Amino acid sequence: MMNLTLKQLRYFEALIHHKHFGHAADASGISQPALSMQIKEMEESLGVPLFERAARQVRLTRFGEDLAPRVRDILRSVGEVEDMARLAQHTMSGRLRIGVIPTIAPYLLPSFIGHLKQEHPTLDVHIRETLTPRLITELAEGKIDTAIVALPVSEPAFEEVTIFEEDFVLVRPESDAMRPVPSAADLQLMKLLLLEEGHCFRDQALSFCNIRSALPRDGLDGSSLTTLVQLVAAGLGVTLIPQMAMSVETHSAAVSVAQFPEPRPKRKIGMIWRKTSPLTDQFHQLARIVEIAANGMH
Amino acid sequence: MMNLTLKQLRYFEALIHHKHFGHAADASGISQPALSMQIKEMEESLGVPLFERAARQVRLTRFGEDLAPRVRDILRSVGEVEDMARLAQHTMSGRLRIGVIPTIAPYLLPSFIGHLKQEHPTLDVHIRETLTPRLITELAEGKIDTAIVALPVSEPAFEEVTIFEEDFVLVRPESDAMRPVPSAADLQLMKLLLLEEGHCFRDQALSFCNIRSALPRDGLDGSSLTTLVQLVAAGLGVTLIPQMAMSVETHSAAVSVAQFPEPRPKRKIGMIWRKTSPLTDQFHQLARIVEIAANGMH
DNA sequence: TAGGTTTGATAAGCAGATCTTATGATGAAC
DNA sequence: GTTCATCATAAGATCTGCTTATCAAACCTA
Repeated sequence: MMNLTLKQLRYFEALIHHKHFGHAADASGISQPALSMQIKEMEESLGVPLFERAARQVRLTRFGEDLAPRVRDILRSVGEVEDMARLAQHTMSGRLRIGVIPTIAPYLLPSFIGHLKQEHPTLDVHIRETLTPRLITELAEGKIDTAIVALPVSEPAFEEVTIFEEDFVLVRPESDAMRPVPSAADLQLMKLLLLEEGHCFRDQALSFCNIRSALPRDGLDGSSLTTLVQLVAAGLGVTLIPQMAMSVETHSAAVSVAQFPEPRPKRKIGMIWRKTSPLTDQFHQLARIVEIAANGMH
Repeated sequence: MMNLTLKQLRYFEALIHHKHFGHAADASGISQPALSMQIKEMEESLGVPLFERAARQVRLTRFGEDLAPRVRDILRSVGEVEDMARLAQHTMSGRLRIGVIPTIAPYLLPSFIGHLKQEHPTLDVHIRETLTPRLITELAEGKIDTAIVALPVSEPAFEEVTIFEEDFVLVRPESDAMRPVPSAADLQLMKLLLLEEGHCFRDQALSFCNIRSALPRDGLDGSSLTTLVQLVAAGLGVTLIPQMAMSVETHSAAVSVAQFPEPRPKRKIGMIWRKTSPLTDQFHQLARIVEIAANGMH
């Protein structure tokens, strides 16, 4: 027996304002008896009278007066909650946690985040950069909202959308610039420098060359594309990098870059998120922004 | 469309806490479908999903997370309002504005307020000291909550309760101490000093002597009982004062005090308040405290 | 003082909200 | 593949809250 409702609080406030049951009821869009009853019920559930009904005047009791500012406060807070909802309906806002793999992050993010901030200034973007398996775990656990990775991921719990495809290019020492571009088979015989175990890009490169990842490849792994390119410049071998990384990584290094002939090696970049996430619409919108950012890079 | 209810907010909080529809429903004392529906309705009325329902886990969306502290805040405020009501039900609290006539106030109030503060420490007491007609006006207008006056007041809009009766005593110069106490008829022939026009005590004294107030009585009116007693001490006449005033007013004055024989003049002191006031119970309680305070004075 | 007016309370009936139980659907676990 | 867990949906019962109609009290006017 103490069941206040927001409706009662609203009627209470209206009656305080109008000091007249009929007028307050009109203002609240209900009939006078309905308002009378709700006020009465409110008084009964509180166990304390709120108004003193005298002839031709409705006066707040002392207790009612004490209550008034608190009730106003509550109604204001509720209004703010509703405002928040209205805002959240239309704009993308709040925190958004995006995972990105290391072979994409440094090249795509600067442009992507620029576009994103421009279109959704209220968005609070968090970036998590790590390898695909960990991103998958964190996504499943709700630690991130979405991830930008190489597809396919093939997790039944996730939705996948492709954003763009991207070729791999060959990076050789500058001295090799005039040589013919080796075939995949040729590559197996060359000193191919790759990222260390765990990077999906490593596996994609190996698969292009039909090399089994399990084979011992001592001394040929680097921890970042930057390292690999520097090793190539030092003449230790050749490597593949995604096209997106080309301009950043090879700009100031003594290496030459070559396209492969068809069928070129490539990877598919896309976004993934939990199928259960209610943000599907926003993620599609986000994918568009990634695409625009990526296109703007060539 | 946008009709939140407190019930929904409570269910929302329960679901946040339990992260499980069934358990949250149990905790809320309703069935699981009822809770599911209310949460769904809340999401629809806000237009934004609050929870992400995945297999075996219920996870707050970003928006739900933003909402949670505000909802908690609202529910806490509502709880406080209910607490206030519970408190107000039992104890007398809040502001209480009491009117008192000048021939009572200085003698009764110190003791009365002492008792009152002791029994109801949270009570915020305001005292208004003025003549009866003004108290009546202010009471009718709601500027004070109750008044302690001489009865009867006979206002149909007011409730009256008698608290105690009080004799009037005769104050004469010290030199008259051994003389016989004059009768009411004798008093008419003596120089009777009285309060100025407007004090009910003046009229009560006059009525005892069968003197018509309208008669010219130049130079014989004072504005307070203190003044009157001092005038008596100076040999300018005699006066009547209420017994309650005796010890305070005659303690250090060169006057003698005498009781009248039966039928003694007296007045009836009581409390009045608007019949419409919801504080009737409290006023009766208050009257008891006044009575105790008055008894403690002899 | 009598009759009309204002205003809040009460009554009866209806509509919609909210709950319950029963059942369905989906994904996880064995 | 079967069973279990869990949330959604459906159908029906009950309660709540609203409406209109009416009453009662008190004020106002004449």
